[in-house]
Parts: sequence; structure tokens; C-alpha cells
Amino acid sequence: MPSYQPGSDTRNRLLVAAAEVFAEQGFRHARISDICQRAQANIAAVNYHFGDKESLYLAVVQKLDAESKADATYMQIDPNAPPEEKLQTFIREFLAILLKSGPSTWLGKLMAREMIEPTAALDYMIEKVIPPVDGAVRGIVGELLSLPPDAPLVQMCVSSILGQCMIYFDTKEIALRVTPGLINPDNSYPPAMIAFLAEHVTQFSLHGMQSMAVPAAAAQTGK
Amino acid sequence: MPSYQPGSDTRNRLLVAAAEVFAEQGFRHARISDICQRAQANIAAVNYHFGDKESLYLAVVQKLDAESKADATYMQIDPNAPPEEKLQTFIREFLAILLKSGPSTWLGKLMAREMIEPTAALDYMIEKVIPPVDGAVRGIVGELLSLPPDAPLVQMCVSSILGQCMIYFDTKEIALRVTPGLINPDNSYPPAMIAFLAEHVTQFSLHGMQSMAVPAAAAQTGK
Amino acid sequence: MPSYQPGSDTRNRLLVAAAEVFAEQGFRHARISDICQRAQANIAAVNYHFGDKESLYLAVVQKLDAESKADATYMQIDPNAPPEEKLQTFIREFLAILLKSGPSTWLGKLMAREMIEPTAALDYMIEKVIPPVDGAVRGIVGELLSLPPDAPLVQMCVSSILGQCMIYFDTKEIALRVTPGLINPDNSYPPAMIAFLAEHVTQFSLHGMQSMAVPAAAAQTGK
Amino acid sequence: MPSYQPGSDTRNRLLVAAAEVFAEQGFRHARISDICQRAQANIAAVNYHFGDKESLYLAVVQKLDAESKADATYMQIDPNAPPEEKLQTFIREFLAILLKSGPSTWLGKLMAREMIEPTAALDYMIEKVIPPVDGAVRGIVGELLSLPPDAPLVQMCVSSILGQCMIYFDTKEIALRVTPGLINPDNSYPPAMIAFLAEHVTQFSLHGMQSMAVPAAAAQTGK
DNA sequence: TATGAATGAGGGTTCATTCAT
DNA sequence: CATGAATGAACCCTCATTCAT
Repeated sequence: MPSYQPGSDTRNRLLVAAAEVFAEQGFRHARISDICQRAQANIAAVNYHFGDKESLYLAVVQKLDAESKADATYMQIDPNAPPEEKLQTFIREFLAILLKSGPSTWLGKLMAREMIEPTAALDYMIEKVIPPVDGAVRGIVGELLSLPPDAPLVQMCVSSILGQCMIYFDTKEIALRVTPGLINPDNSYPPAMIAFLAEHVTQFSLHGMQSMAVPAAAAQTGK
Repeated sequence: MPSYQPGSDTRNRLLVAAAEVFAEQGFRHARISDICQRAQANIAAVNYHFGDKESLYLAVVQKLDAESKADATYMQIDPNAPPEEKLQTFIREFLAILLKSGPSTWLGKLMAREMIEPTAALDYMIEKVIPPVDGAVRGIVGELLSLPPDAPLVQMCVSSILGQCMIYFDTKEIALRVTPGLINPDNSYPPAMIAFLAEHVTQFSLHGMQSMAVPAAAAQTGK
Repeated sequence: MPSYQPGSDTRNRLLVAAAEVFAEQGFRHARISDICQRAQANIAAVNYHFGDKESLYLAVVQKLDAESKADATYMQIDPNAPPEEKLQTFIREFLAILLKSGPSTWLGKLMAREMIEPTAALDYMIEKVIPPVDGAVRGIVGELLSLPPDAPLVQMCVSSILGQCMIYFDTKEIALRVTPGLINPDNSYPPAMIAFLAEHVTQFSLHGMQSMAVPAAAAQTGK
Repeated sequence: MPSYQPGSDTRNRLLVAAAEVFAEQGFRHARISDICQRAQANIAAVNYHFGDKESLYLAVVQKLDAESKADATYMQIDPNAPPEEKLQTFIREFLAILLKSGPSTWLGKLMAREMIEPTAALDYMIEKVIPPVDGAVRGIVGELLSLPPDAPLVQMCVSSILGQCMIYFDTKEIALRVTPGLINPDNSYPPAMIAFLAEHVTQFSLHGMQSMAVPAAAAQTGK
């Protein structure tokens, strides 16, 4: 009688294999026979442990989210640093997560698919995965613009920043074909490249926002 | 062995129906039976006219590309206008294409899917669809930064600009759930909203690039 | 281009095989693989011709009903005969249908199953299969009792008559075990036995109703 | 190898739950997982306690039979009462058992299924469940007709009587659809209705048999 | 030129049973 | 005495493709 019940070993193997396959193939294309094979489990194991394919998928998303939060450095930015530095740190960390390879990018891949072909998991993501990231950036941008985090202008600047980052993630497949030499064989960007892109996005964004802070500050101080 | 028959009515109906279904469901999820039904054609018509599913898909992509180019206004920007105005025009037109609904967005949807789940069509897109758009922006940005269009810095600024636009396209499903009132029932953004976003992206980008232009401008004007 | 379209040959073979298997095994236990095998058709033939298992089942019920009505002699009883003779004829014919073997009893078997484990087909049976039989008996009994066919007493007598017949159908399996010699190897009752049972049920019923007719007739005539 | 453990609490809960599920779903449709869940037992409990599904089923049938006999009032009819009264009592009690709801009807439901889809339990029923009922009616009818209980004519009259009763049990699902107001929501008939039906069946049967007693008696007495 | 019919591989899911503990 | 985990056979259904006409 085990006192420690993290679920059976098979269950965990299933979760790991499923994360991999779902990230590669998406929810619908993923075959549970494939998942079970990689997990060295019987074809009926998914049904036994999770009920059905979709419940397994949801469990995978939640597990990936939990793991992601466990090492999310963008939420541990020094609160006393100047906002410019905070932004730079965030962008660097965020890009690093997006442009690396391996398990840390699986959640991103699943999210990208949910955008195009939503499942029940999208609601979970909107509720649990996105807010921390979004909130972190809104805080920084709000500070930069001297505006509350939920101001519409802040929202738009956040979109501008995240959009600049995500495009490198979205166009990975293109980059792989157009400039294969610049990307590692495992589909990840070299750290130097990531740092370089982060620097660009940071400068672009800081200057992009600079002009916008003025009227707000003016309205505030000039009252 | 059927010879190429561009005038076949069934063939054209098939092409139209397939564009719709592929845009909605993506290549793999789209069902031939569904396409044939919408085209009021026999289930065997696809294989008869196009050989197989993938060839039909390729034909659809090419047709959509041709139609897209026929009314691509961002390629018809007044060459004598100041670059700031050119950029504003491009962003406005590009966002409009992305955020509208209907046939004009189908190619965009297919491209978004190709990024995540590439098929043979991605190569076509890289070769034929992307360069015109990319080239147009590079030209404008190059002008703004006083740099040749193929300069790395230009490339990165182009990415920053396109990324800011595409994020609104990518997050449509999220917006639909989070702020359903701001999006039309047909999944399109209201024109006023598009104009507003375009203005923001333009300002953000112009100021974002301003700082980067300085050294180039300095070198040029001798200040 | 055939002008006569009774459905494909495979479709008909499927219908025949399915009637057999459904009658033997019931809806749920019947395996479409079994049906297809007997019909010498592919496993996907059912889905192609009927959509799914339940639609095939419904088609079988309707076909069996149509065939049953085509040779339903109990509906072609001489209207000028005395009611006693009509009743005898009906009971003889009805028992014959129930106690024979082969396709004519399949509908009865399916109905017996629907009583215990209803499916969508039960509604069809209540609406289309039962009324003709029920109505025929109600007419005869009404005549015998000098009551309108929809009188409650008529209804109950009809139940008494049909119940007496149906019990021999329901207990076939028991009879097969208890008195195997009296039943043919193909699960049918010998014609002489059927005639004998019919005579008994007729006499039992006629006398059973005799007493009930008096007060009704008296109330009617003595008014 | 577990020895027979009639006192096992789990075993008894299993038996109770299984009776319920088997009555509802029949042998094949009943799911072991469902039974175990209702019995709050492990999924493997059935196989552990009873070996397999069919053995559990047999145990249920025997238990239900034992319970049924414990309160079978039709076997406790006053032997000195006139046969007409005995018949009335039997029919009333028999119909009551058939048309009520709850555990007392479970055995009837299982028997009805066995008629259509026999299992090993049918032999048990033929040997143990049916004879007491059958014998009771044969005794009464024999008395009424002045014939030995095993006379063929007695047998047929018994069938006529039981058939009249059982049809109301068999057509419950139809009655539920055609005249829903006349049946209680728990699928049982109102006591007044049962009494009414019993009275009808009794009168119908008594008169039905009256005529048959005469010739037999005449032949006997020499007229 | 075009089609209705038919096919077969493979998908997810169900469920009685078995096994190690 | 009892159980959680695991299994494999089988079921219904889907769908791109092929074939005969």
C-alpha cells in the first residue's frame, strides 16, 4: 500500500508521451495508439486512466502549465529594478522559452494550435495560462507609461510586444526552410540569436512606447 | 487520364468549395465528402479532377494566391508618398485583410496552419506568397531607416511590424471569448477597430524605428 | 443508367441479412460485421448504404412491416361472415404467423425485444405495426359484444385474446426444452398443433366474452 | 481459491446491486463495472466472489427465486375455498406481482428476457421457478374442469389464463407511451387498475372454461 | 466526362477478465 | 479477503481511395 500516490507509473508515462505527441500532432491528429506505444502501455490504458482522449489532453495541458509555472522566471523579475530593465528581462526570458526546443515549448505549441482549432483546453488556457504572462507585461508597461495596467493603451502595447516575440515562434518552420543554418538541428534558436532578437524587440518597444507615455503623463501632471 | 480542364464547371465548384472547407478545417480535417457535397459534386469528383486530396489543396492555395494578388492594395502604394504614410497605408491594408472575414482571409488561415503543420503547400507559400508582402514592407522600412531592403536590421523591423499585426489575427479565437462584443458575429473586426489598431501599430512602429534610424540618418546628413 | 432503382443489390442483401441477425440477436447484440459477412459485403457497406447501425435497423423494421402487410390475411377476412367465424379465422392466422419459423416471424421477434428493451423502432411499431392488428380484433370483438371498437371492455377482451396467442410465441424456448418432440427442429409448431391451439383459444375467448355481451346488449336494446 | 462465504458483506452487496442491474439491463447489457460501482466494491470483486459474470447472474436468479417464494401468496390460497374464488385470488396476486414495481418484479423481468434470449438460467427457471406457479394454476383449473391437473385441456386453459395476465406485463413499455397517465411514474400500475384487470381476466377465464367443463363432465357422466 | 457503389485501413472506445500485491 | 492496475479482443464508425459503368 503505497503512501505516496502520484498516480501509477503508467499514468505518468502516458502523460509524458501524450504531451510529446499532442505537441507534435495536435489534439485530433494525435493517435492514442501512438501515445500508448511510446508510453509502453496498452491501448486501453488511456481509457482506464483518463476516461477518454480529451480528458487525457486536458490533463496534459494542466501538467504542462504547472511545470511551466514552476520555472517561469518572467514572474520573478526584481520589482525594484527600473521598468526598462524589467521589460528587457521579460522579453529575453519569454523569447528564450518560445525559441528553445523540448518540453518547455510544448505548451506553446499546444496554445498555438488552440488559437487555430480551439478545444475545451482553450478555456483553461485563457483562464490559467495567459493571465500570468499578460499580467506581468501589463505591469511593466503600465509602469513605463504611468498608466494603470488595465488601460486600453497598455493593452495594445502589450499586444505589440508579445506579437513581436511570437512571430519568431510562429515562423519557425519558415525560418527552418529559408535560413536553415541559423537554427539548430533540434529546432531551437542559438542563445546568441535569442539574445540578439531580445535586444532588438526591447529597443523597438521601448522607443515605440516612449512617445505614448508623454500625453498620458502630461494629462496627469498638467491637470 | 483527364487532361487539364480549366473550364470544367464541376472543377471550379470544387475549387471554391474546397477553399472554404480547407480554410475552415485545415488540410487534414477537411473531408472530401464535405467538399463534394458543398460543390454538389460526386464523392469521386475530387480524385477524378485533381488526383488526390493534396493536389486539390495545392490548387486551392494557388487559386487563392492569385485572387489575393489581384486585389492586393498594399502593392499599389503611391511610390512618391513619404515613407511614414506608406507604412501607415500598408499596416491599414494588411490588418484589414487579416481581420476581415470571408474569402480574402482564407489564404491567411491556410498560412497560419502551414506554420504549425506544414504541408507541401508551405514551400509554395514561401516562394510565391510571402515575398511580395515581405518585399513591400522591407522597401518601406529600408526607406525609413536609410538602409538597403535586405539589411538585417530592416529584416528585424519588418518582423516587428508584421508580428504586431499578426497577433490580432492569431488571437481572434481568444478575443471572441474574452471580449465577444467587440467582434462581429461573422468573426470579423469592425472597421473602426481595425483603423484604431492600425494607427497604434503605425505609431508604435514609427517611434520604435526612429531611434534605429538615427545613426544612419546622422551618417547621411553629417549633422 | 438504370431506370429502376430499388437500391443496389448489396443494399438488399444487407437488408435481408440484417433482418435475420437482428431477429436472432436483437439490436445491440447484433454485430454489423456479422451482418456484412452474411451479406457478403464489406464492413463499411452498412455505413455507406444506411449511415449507421440504427438506421439500418429502422430500415429492416419497415421492410419487414411492409412484407408482413403484403400477406396479412387477418386483414382480409370476409366482412359478411358472422363474427364468431371472423374471430376464429383471425386467431388461426395470427397464431400461424407467430408459431411458424422464418422471415414472417422476424418482425414478431423484433417486437418482443422492443417490449423489453425499447429503441427508436418501438415508436414506429406502435404507430404502424400494431394498429392494423389491434384494429382488426377490436372490430370483431366490438361486433360480438355489440359495442363500439374503442370501448374499454372491447380493449380488455382484445388483450385477453392476443395474450392467449402471444404466450405460445413467448414460451417457445421453454416448449423447446420441455416438450422438444412437439416442436419442429426449425423452431416452428406443426400446423396441426397450431390449428388445435387456435380452436382452443377461439372457444375459450368466445365463451369468455359471451357473458360480457349480455348487459351491454341489454342496456342498449332495453333502453 | 475462496471458499463459499455467504456472510461476506461485499458479496451480499454485490448480489443486491447485480439483481437491480440485471433486471434493468439484462444479462449481456449489464456491466460488471456498473454493478461493482453500485455495490461500492472493486471492479474485480465479481470475479473474485463469483468467478465470472454468468455465475453471478445465476446466483442472483436463485436469490430472487428464494425471496419470491418467501412471500408468494398464490401458493397459500385457502384450500377449502371454492375454485372460482381460488382462481380470482391467484389472478389478483399474480397480476399484482407482475404489475408492481421494485424488487418483486425483478425475477419476472429476468424471465421475460430469458424467453427471448435464453442463458443457462433458463434451465433453472424451468425447473424451479415455473413449476410452483404452473402447478398452482393447474390445480385450480383441474378442480374447475373436474380433470386431473396434467390433462392437456387443463394445460391449455392454464396457458390462456397466464397469457392474459402476462400480456399486461409484456406491453408495459407500450402502455407507458400510449397511455402514460394510467401508469405510475415508477412504472407500476395503480392498485385499482390491477384489481380491475384481475376481475376482468377472472370473469373472462371462468366463462371461457365453463363450456369446456360441460362436455368433459357429460362424457364422464354419460349425459 | 462523370458517377454510384464499394472498399480497407485505421480511428476511439468499451468491457470482462487477469494479475500482482 | 480484497484491490488497483492493466490487458486484449471486439465493436461501431470514418474516410480517402478505387472500380465498373
